[in-house]
Amino acid sequence: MTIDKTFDPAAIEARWYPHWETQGRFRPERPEAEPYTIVIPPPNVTGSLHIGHALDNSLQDILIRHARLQGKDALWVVGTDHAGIATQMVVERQLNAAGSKRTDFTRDQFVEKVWAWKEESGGTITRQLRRLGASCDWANERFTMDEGFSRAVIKVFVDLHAKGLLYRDKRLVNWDPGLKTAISDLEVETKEIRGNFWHFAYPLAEGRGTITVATTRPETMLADMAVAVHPDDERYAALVGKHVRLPITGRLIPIVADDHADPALGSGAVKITPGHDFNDFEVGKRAGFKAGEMLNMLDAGARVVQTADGLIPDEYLGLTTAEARALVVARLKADGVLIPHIDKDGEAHDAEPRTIQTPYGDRSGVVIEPWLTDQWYVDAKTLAGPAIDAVRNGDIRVVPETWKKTWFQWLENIQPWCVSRQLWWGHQIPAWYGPKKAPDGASINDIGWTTEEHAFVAYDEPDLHRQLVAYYGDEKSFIFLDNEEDYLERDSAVASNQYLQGQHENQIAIYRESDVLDTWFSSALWPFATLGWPDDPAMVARHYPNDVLVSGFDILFFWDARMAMQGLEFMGERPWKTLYLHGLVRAPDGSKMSKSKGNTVDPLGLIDKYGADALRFTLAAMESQGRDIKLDEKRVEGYRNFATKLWNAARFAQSNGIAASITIEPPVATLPVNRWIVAETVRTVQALDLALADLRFDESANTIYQFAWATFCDWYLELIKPLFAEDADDAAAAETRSVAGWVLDQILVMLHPFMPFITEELWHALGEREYDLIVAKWPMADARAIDPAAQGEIDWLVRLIGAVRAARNELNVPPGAKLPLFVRDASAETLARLDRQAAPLARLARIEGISTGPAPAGGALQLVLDEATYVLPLEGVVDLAAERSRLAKTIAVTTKELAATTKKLDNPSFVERAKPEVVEENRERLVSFAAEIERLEAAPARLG
RNA sequence: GGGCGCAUAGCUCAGCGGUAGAGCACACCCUUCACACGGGUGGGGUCGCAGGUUCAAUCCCUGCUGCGCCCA
Repeated sequence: MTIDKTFDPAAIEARWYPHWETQGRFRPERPEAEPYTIVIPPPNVTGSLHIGHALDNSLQDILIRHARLQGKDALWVVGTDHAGIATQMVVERQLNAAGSKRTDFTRDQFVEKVWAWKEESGGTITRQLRRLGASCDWANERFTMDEGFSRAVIKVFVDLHAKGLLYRDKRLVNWDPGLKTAISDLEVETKEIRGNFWHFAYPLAEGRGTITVATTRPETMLADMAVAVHPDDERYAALVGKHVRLPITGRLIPIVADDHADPALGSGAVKITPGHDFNDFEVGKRAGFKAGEMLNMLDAGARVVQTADGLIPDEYLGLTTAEARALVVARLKADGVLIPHIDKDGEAHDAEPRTIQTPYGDRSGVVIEPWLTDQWYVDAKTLAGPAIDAVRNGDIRVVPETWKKTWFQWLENIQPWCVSRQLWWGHQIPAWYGPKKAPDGASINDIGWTTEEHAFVAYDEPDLHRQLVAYYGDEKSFIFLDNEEDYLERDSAVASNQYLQGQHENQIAIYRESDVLDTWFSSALWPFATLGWPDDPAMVARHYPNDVLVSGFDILFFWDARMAMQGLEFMGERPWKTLYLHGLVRAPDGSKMSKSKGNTVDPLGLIDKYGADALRFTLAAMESQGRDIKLDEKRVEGYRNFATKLWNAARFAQSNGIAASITIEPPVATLPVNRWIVAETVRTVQALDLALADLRFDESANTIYQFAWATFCDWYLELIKPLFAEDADDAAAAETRSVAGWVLDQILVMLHPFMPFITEELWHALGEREYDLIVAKWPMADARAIDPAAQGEIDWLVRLIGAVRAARNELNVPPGAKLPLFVRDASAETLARLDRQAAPLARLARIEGISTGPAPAGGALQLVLDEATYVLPLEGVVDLAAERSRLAKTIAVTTKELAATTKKLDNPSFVERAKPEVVEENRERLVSFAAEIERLEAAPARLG
């Protein structure tokens, strides 16, 4: 197949990806081989590929293709995440646009709509991953809401509950009033905003005095339950145990002593609202309030509702927090309770301006309210222990290491993880509630004695039924209601109707928890649940632990740490041997890419413009450990040029009879240039192997780039061109063709993980192949190929050509002019080299005729290289003054080097204390500098 | 407030105890039979500042300055 003159990435990409996929090349089908496993960080099912995905997945594909080429049984598990909140929000927005809303539908109907949306848009990102060239095992694609995966989620929930590591608790939670769900600590973003600090003088109930408290959230005073002072604060010692009569509500609240009150801050007394502040919640508990007794003044949408004691005046009910704040401040001001703030100019204001830390929901963007609810919590602290140990003792290798500290710091201070979400899209929590059993003798349907419920956490219906029978007794029958509302309704109906009571005496009403689990709860199981756990132990045993996880550091806590916790708990082993964390892709100016700023880069656009290979290579080349990537399109263009260069090199090869190699081993070579390039290839393999083992993507990319372009194209191909001349030696040409073909093949193999498409295309274009490149053999770095003699000869040739070119350039010798070359003082070895390398030297340095005889007198260009001096007569062309000054400059540079080296060696401490090899190296440099200067100094005299 | 990181050529970044590198950009030359998305040559850096350790510091240590990020 003749290689086209132009390189068209799009056509190649469109051809090879479907070929690989339909031929099953991405499948792990080497049962005898060592497994190598990566699981993809699952993108949101309805998402689309952004540049961060492109980076993350390019790196993974490089690793997985490399492993596959090394003969391993490579498995890249792929799939998507149901992304509870994000996906539900998308579908809700669609409904809103169509004039309806989620609650117009039943839960089942709504969930059905989400599934429909998933079917419609769920393929986008997976199609885009294919454009990138990602060699994922699509045949085993997973989704966190799939039946099998869901079974794993339920099992983990139930098992954690059975172990006491997961429980239901009433405590303050981060409540998102916009989405009307609880969220975890990690989903809260604290921002600094300009706010105010108000001071109130609360009247004491006993006597006539007041106690001053300060707050940034005045409206919460409607649910104040105490005033706290520091136990050591003398000023208030007498007041502890006394009471305050709250303005507005008239509530009588105690003054308590608590360390939380900072005597140095404001007045030293703080108002305590246990139902609406995390610190106050703890103070309230210490003051003896049970969670159930704490006053709540907000509904799910953060509007004011009546507290349990009924003391909030009607005018506040239904207000937003901002409205309530304004009204509270106005009333307190009118009542003389507000203490004005006097600024530095002596002016009075209602409040002191202040920067306050305000929590926002990362999805909704609304202010988060601490809210008292029943939620399910995972005992993260217990699970964190093994995850800390695994990193500390090296079971999990973290790359770059600097993230270990962050890992420890977060896990060591971890809080209980709230995993329940008040959403409809997600894994519904496998808990059912029924009435708490009455003491012996009481009717269990009689809610008069208690309104509490008992929770049953069960794998499935039979399990639930067993638990129900065990708890309530086997004479009972059970009726399953849709939700808590139905349950309560039935309960009150039965309680108030004696007939119904009789009717339902042995019937127990049960309803299922309506909440779903945090999406990260399920994605934490990704490294093993995607492998079929708990149903497919063989698959799990083969691919768990995974070899490496490649993830952005932005999800270190959200996902990576939680995978480690769950993996260690349920598998008893680390989820991956290595955790590789990369940075963010930023705009060229270093700013964060965001849709709102409009500075995002679309990876698909870059692929269209420059090809997937170029984009992948760019991301790899720029991925240095521990730094964000500032992506400049010029780099992508540059690597597209590299692909074109390779393409043209292959075209050159083809037109010169260089074709696919027939051996894995390097062909036998006799010519120095061939022995040299084989050795260079081996050195490149070595360097590449090392860089990849260290996960140094930038170094890997640069290594293969330099070798392919600078070493192979710029030097080797140029040096061998004379060997294909019509009058050239047939045996030498044949040897060169086979070596060149072999080297080009090695380049294709080594480059394939980075640039899969063009390499596969050229692999087949260069000849008939027994197998596709994607499953070819990674080159062996055989040190025996390294030949110092050949290395020395080509190195000399390259230096000589370089020196001639530089001098010609500097003296403005016309590029087309061919100069004779006279050699002085050359050693026998140099003469032999000149003889062997005459043709490439002539071609690349534009030399015509090499002579060992004396150079004619007159103007000439003179070069000193090692022991020899090279004279290129220029008969009047050369400007003698220019050549003199050029020589003088060279002498000056070398003299400076000589001086520096001499100074070093004259220092006795250096000779005495420096490493012997360093001293020796400097001695050698000294000798060679001196000799070079001597020869250079002889040159001007010969100019006449 | 606590923690982490970064400051090296005009730009983006490697390097890391002993001769400062790459890509891009720039300058000059070249339509040489693979490639102008190319070839050749070159200019450009007191390696943020101040101390210290060392025979030797861009590299190690301390402090400072500036810039990011995370947690509270």
